[in-house]
Amino acid sequence: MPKKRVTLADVARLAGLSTTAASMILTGKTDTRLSAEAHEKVHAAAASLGYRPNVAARALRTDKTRSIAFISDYVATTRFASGLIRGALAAAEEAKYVMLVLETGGDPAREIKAVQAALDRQVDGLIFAAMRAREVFVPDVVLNAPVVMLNGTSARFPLSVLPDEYRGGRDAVRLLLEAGIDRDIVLLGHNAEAEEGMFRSEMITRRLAGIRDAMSDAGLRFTEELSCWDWEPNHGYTLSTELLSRRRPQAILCLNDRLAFGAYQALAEAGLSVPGDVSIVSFDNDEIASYLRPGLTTIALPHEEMGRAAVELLLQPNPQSGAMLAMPVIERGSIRNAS
Amino acid sequence: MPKKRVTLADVARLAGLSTTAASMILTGKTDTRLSAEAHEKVHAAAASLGYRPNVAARALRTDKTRSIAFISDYVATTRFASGLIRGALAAAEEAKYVMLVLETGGDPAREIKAVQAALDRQVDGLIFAAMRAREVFVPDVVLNAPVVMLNGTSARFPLSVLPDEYRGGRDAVRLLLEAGIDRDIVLLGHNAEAEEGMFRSEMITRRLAGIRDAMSDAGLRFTEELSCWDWEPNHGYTLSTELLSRRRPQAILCLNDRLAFGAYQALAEAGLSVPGDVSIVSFDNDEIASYLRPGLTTIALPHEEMGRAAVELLLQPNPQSGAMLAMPVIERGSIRNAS
DNA sequence: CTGTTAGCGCTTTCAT
DNA sequence: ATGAAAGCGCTAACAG
Repeated sequence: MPKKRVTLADVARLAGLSTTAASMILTGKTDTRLSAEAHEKVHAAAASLGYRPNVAARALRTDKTRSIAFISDYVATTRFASGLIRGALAAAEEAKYVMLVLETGGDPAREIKAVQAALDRQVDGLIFAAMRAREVFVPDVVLNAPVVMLNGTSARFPLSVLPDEYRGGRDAVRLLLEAGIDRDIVLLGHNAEAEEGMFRSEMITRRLAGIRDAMSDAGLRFTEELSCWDWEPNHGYTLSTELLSRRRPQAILCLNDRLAFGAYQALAEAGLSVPGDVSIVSFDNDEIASYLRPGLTTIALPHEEMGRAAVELLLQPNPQSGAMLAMPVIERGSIRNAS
Repeated sequence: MPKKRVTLADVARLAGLSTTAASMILTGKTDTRLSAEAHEKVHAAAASLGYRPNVAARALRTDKTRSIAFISDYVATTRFASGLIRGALAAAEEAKYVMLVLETGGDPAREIKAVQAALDRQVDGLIFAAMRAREVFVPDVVLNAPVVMLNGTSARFPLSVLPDEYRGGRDAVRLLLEAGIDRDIVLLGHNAEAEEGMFRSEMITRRLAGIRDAMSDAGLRFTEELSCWDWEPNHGYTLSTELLSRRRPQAILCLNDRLAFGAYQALAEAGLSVPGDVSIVSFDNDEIASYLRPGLTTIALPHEEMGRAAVELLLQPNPQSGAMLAMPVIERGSIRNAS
């Protein structure tokens, strides 16, 4: 039976009061002076009828929907996405907000449609998330709602939530140094284009800057820098295999965990042990980092925290500035103490 | 400047017609007989003003929001989730729907709140997704909107989208058989509780049923069945290591890819090669399956297709029955042809 | 201290 | 063939 929805009028009627009174009481208006008795009656009536406010009707009046949009380029591609979404979801739930998620594939046409769809539903705010970190394209439509950029930046919207890649870069090197590793360190994954080219990614640039600064502070240089476009396991494997045919470094600093995964494979095939023969440190704290044997020591991308921070920022009345989140160092077993 | 939203009245005014006419024309009512000229004027006016209908207002009248809720127990935990969400998102987008995603952690209290939140927003339908496959708890609230279960079942809601685990189970064995492997096959991951106990998972049960039927059809039995609770790499590793200390099987059939990952590690440590010494076949087509060397041959869980199917089913006027999706066999290099 | 009234933007009879 | 008017459920002025 398509039982009709309970409305505020029903509650008021049962409580023997006006809808105004019921409305004020249920929305928790404090400045009004309705009798305690009235409060009780209304709450009782609402409870007994199982009253739930109609958000659409309320939105029409107040322009508030208690919903936000999470618009991202990719959701499934990287494990990255789900952490971000999960964190955002949790924060939204705590604030009693609901989250629309929309995927654009980085396609401007879809971006526009996504933003429109969200705006049509009167969302109270929008988060633009970038899975591949970079300057994010935000369609040029009128946006009266607040916006925060997640894992990316935008010229139009100054509020960003980013990982502290520079510090993370420094930490990776520090880990090596503290273990007494100070000669023959190889960098795996460096890509000249990414660092300087037109497709430069801000965040990778900062990661590398941190790494390089820490190295030169210690008076060190990488003995080799192996470069590739995609940071996928097979590249890590080929590059490492080829590297090992020439030399056996003391440590390999991998630009992400998937690359490190490939390095592990190459090392194993070459009969070398981690960390006995070669130490490895990496970035992201991808799921696979914990699957590897020994576990991979890595500088984590704090996905969930970033997602949380984004919605907290979005919901704040007057956010002054974005957030730069620390990348936790996750020590597992891939660095050998050489001192 | 908080530019005021363009309303239907604005459009009508500019077009020199009534809001009624504008409404009919813009919503594409066909049965009405408004002049072609009127159509043109209204569309022109709407376009020039950048008119966008207010979904809340429309919902108030029509009870339709063109939005659906995707309520799942976990979103980030497993890579499983993102594929499901991604597929659902894509289908929703195509149908010009928007998707709310909500996470419950499997907690009844959160489930109720999630459903309420969705209902308060007048969603046109709900999808209950289970990441850990099983009978799903659906809070007992009045639901006037259609419901489909994704990767799970519910006594209350008959419409489910499920993978064809039985067929998948048979396929895994078939792959082995076709490669001429017919003796000393070990099953890794079987868990008596899961198969028969109170926590029995329907889907795993079906996967195992397919496996067992295919085996006995071929007159074969597993030489050993190694069991563990969590299907994580470390269990695959320990169980396999211990297995290899006793015997060297011709093949290991793993109940999921993470277990297979562990088996690979144990095999490598034992100096055995895949598939040279031992063949491996598995389930899920987890991301790691493609990272392994050689690539892992596995029976894939069609996540995206399942997500798609769920919203397509949800949006269908009169769905007669749920969907049972084939699990594609992904042949990579972990089975050696022994014939 | 409480109730009446007027919309929010839209769709939909029902009159013209 | 087109428009006036009512009303979806709610909140906010404004009276009492």
